[in-house]
Amino acid sequence: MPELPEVETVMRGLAARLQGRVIRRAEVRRADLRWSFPQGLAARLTGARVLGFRRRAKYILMRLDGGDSVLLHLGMSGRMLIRLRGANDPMPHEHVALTTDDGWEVGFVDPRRFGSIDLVPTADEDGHRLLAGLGPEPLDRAFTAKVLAAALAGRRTPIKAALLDQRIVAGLGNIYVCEALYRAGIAPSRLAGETPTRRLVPEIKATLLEAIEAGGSSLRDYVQPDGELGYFQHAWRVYGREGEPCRKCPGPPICTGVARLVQSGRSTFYCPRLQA
DNA sequence: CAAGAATCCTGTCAGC
DNA sequence: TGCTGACAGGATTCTT
Repeated sequence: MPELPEVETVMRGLAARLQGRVIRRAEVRRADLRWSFPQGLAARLTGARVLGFRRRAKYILMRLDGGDSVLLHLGMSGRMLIRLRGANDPMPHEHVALTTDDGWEVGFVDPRRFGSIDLVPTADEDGHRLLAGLGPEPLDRAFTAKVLAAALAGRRTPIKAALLDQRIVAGLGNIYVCEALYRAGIAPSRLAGETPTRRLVPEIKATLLEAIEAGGSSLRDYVQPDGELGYFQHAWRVYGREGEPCRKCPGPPICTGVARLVQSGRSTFYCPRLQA
């Protein structure tokens, strides 16, 4: 479930294990994911020192010595695994595996193959075609109610769909959009241009921050015992809870509980009583 | 231009 | 148990 908080937590886990290390071996078993990996990826990784990490939207950037960075997206089903060298056989759908100079292996598993990997010059990371059009980071100070209102002005699409548009704000996905709208008490079908952003923006930030905190506090060094990086248990307030009671409302007949509707092909969960 | 649908791929789960 | 269909956290590309 990689949305911004999960990607952030995966990135921190990768940084804890890889930063400063030299990649001794890079194995690419399958290169045709969302797009084909760049030619020479394995060769470029082999022998490289990992200088640092950053996240942009749902992308992870891993800076290498020698002037370029690895751009990684987990897609829908991408996961990163960490294990001691030789501790296990490769998992099914483990398309890439790196071995470090201190004896660890990092695997990239992605059954649905919607993920992607590319190389980009470090000096121009944000110029990459996948990053160039992205909207603001929701946790930046610069992302304010005013900024969001300007981006939504005149738009007649539902606010739910607008918040999933990475050009408007970058990093939200289906879960956190549902959660933020619920917390802000805004109907997902409300026209984007008529959204009370002063109520919404603080809830977007709080929702994301709480999830990142949950990821950090529930994992030792961001790694679960099975070696999986960055995925954590989280109690959603509405997401996936169709038919269950709304946690803020009295029960029936006053509130019938969490409802689900489909907007542009994706499930939206919300409380019909609180989200007007 | 904007909005919605179709699309890529595989795994899982509910229902019969 | 086995089959079928619906659905899944993303984001691009194609239609309308």
